[in-house]
Amino acid sequence: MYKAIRTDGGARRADFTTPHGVVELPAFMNVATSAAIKGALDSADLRRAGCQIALANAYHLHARPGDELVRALGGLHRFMAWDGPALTDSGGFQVFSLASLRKIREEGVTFSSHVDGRRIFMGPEESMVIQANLGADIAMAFDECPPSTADYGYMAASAARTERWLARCAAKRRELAEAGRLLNPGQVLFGINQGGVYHDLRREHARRISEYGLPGYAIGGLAVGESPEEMYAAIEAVVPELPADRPTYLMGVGTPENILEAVERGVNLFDCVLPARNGRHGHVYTNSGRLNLLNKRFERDDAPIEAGCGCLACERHTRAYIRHLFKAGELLAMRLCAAHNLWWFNELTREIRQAAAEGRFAEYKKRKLERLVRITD
RNA sequence: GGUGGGGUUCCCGAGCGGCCAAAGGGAGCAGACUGUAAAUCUGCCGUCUCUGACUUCGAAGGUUCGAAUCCUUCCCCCACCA
Repeated sequence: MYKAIRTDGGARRADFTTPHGVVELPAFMNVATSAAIKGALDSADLRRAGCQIALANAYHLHARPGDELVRALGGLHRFMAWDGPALTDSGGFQVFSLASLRKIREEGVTFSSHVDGRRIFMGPEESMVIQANLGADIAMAFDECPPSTADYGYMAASAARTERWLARCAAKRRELAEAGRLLNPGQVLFGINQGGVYHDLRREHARRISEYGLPGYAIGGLAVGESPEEMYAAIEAVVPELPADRPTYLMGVGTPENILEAVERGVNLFDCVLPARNGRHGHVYTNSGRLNLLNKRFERDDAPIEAGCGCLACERHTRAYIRHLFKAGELLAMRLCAAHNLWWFNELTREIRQAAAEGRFAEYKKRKLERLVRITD
């Protein structure tokens, strides 16, 4: 499944094979939480944006329209008409993002649905059943993503519980597989490391979950309020404790700078809402920095977002036109910018792969970061 | 021609003697956003030598310690009547 191509410094170029195709690592997953990229993009747009692998969410699809419904309609792939690799997140992040709507116990988490307020109980077993029904190629373990402000004692207890939950996830998956209840029989489970910014917790937790021999591991609970330096230090501490011959996935990260720094430290799988969300809000990425197309200075800017870009927006539209669309409240503005940003992030990881394969990642990273200074003119 | 209702800061619109540089909304200008409760949220939005001063509520006069608010005249709008 995992085939290492080349390790260049810390950068790990590899191929990860799934039932729906090969994911070339390092890769950026495009976040389609509710089986759609917010900003009015569908699977054809994903393809066009150079997306290798899509990510959807177990909690959200369970809350609406229901994982059993998705399964009845052929599973996530068929439902959203995406035939490439896909991953589902477990709902662990919602323990963080919906903190005001849930209660955590040893058995699992009780949410008050953000859709209609009804009680939704999700523990490791429930998450595994939901993800089995969705049928993505990769299912994530059900974890708790604690806030960066959690103290050592809480973090230690939480990480220990997340590990117990991993044991239950693994057991439930065996049971589901043996009963033939996986919609996608080739679906695999990834474990998630926790421990906040406490390196000893991170390392110990990583060592323990590595014993499960899973085909991939994620680093969770980062980019939740700590500084970038703390995040990089945590990654540096934990990566050596995770198997080097499996995908190493940094969940929810991040900015282009974050990605480059994390790749250097051995991470080779990412996902982040930033390109889609920032696109919807008028911020677009270019090779010389981030632009806010809502700014007055683009009122008469007749250039594409980025010359030479192959995305939906840059193919024929100007900054001035897109700014106008935003001002006019046209949905097309968001669609074009989300498409552009997705393209840009996918292109970023494509460049990273190429650089790593050619043994020049360090130089590539240095030059890329130099150019990513914010445009001020 | 008559009667009634109005003219408020870029726009709409509240205010109807002091707590008013004047609610609220829109527009405008910026900022934030990291496993998506986000087409969201936040800030600014008369001028300046900015913990204070100055100019502003159709115009001009007046009353008052004090007026966007009260009085007089004028200029415009709108409705109905002729």
